[in-house]
Amino acid sequence: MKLSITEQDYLKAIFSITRIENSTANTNAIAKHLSTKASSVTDMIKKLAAKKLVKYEKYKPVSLTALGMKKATKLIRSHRLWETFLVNRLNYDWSKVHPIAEQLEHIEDEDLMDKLDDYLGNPQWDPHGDPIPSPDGTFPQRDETILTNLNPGDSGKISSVLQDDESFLEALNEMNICINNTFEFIKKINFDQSIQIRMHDKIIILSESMASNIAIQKL
Amino acid sequence: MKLSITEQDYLKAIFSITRIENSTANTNAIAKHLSTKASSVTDMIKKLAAKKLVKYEKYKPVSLTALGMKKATKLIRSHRLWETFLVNRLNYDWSKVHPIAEQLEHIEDEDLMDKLDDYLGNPQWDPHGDPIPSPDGTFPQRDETILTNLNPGDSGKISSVLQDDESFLEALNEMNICINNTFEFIKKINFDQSIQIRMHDKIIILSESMASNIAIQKL
DNA sequence: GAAAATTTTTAGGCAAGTCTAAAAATATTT
DNA sequence: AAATATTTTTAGACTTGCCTAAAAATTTTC
Repeated sequence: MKLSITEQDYLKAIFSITRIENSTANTNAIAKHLSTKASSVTDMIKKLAAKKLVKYEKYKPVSLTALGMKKATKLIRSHRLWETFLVNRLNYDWSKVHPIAEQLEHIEDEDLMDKLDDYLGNPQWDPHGDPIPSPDGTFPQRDETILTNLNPGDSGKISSVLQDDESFLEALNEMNICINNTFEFIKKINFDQSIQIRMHDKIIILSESMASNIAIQKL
Repeated sequence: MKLSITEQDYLKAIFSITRIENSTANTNAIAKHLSTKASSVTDMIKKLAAKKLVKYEKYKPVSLTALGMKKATKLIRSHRLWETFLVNRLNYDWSKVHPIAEQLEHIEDEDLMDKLDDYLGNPQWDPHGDPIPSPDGTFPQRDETILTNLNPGDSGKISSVLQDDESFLEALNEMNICINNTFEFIKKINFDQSIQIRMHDKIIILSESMASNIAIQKL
């Protein structure tokens, strides 16, 4: 079954809201996610339900069916493989690739994605540290926590970022904060909850809002 | 100005009909090229004319404006660079890449195309031997003629194919006919105009309809 | 140069996806 | 538990791109 770009965007939004943001995919949340109106969401949800891609009851939040989940996972896989291609092969900065991958991801061709996957060396994580599902839809797993959850003296490794926003990633660039960098957690400043870490023997201060969008692995 | 995929397809069709097929882009020709109806073409032509992409007078064939030509050239460039990527990097067979490149070409991002161009080593010709326009829109030139125009004793080099049809290209694969292969023209068979050539010390017979879709350079 | 054939355009309508405004249902407050 | 606020849905309309059928213009034929 071929899906329109809009249908694909809705599936991705529902996937993202339920799985990643860990909240229920109600009409308003989807509308906000896609910068559209609640009434448009209701219309589209009905169409997706007719195609057995989502489970829908009036006035209740929607969820993906197994089929919808499969389609959404393919989109995530495609998006993340393209991001990896753009950064690892075309030397794009990680802060710039998201909008381009948003376009590339809509090319539905499994053979293409498998060939690209092989060409990139079957990466498990994309440039933002997000897991790349395998062809069968399995996501690689690892233990992560949010940077703000650490305590003084803890050591960690930057594993992923929770935002693709260009200015956020550029700010990390300016501080030399990259995926896989190791650091030591120094302290949380009471005044505004900002965070001090030591990385490459330098002290870096991160605002609470930036630190809460950085995931790490404890060492 | 952002164009819809449909608008882009129309520009490409007009470009292709006028420049490549060397005929006038009248309503029926465009309709045939895009597998649509003449009335739909009229509708779209009016929209493209309103956007200054084509020159249009009622009941006359359309032509691209300088702006329309620029847009069409970018699409050609994108299509051919993606085909080169698919064949040279992802190891696709040249017979399979056209429909995928048709999708990839619609991503309008000059920076992306320039980066891809550099990554591929700034190729001048795509896997089908078609010229890849430079960022400023210039097409590389060379002397080509159609295989059927040769005379007994002439030598040549396969330079491009005039069709992207999968079964045509697969047939060439089976005969080991590839871009840049050299050969000697033996004769034209009067009965059905088919062509005999010698390539790698083997005699190959090509039907008139296949031979007329192969462009060569005289040696 | 008139009749016939072809091409192109117009007119009206359909489907997808969006919107605003209003109605209906649900959730929250007091 | 009634009143208020919020969320969701419905209704009707708009745009894009497409279609069919018919009218108008152009080209070809005799």
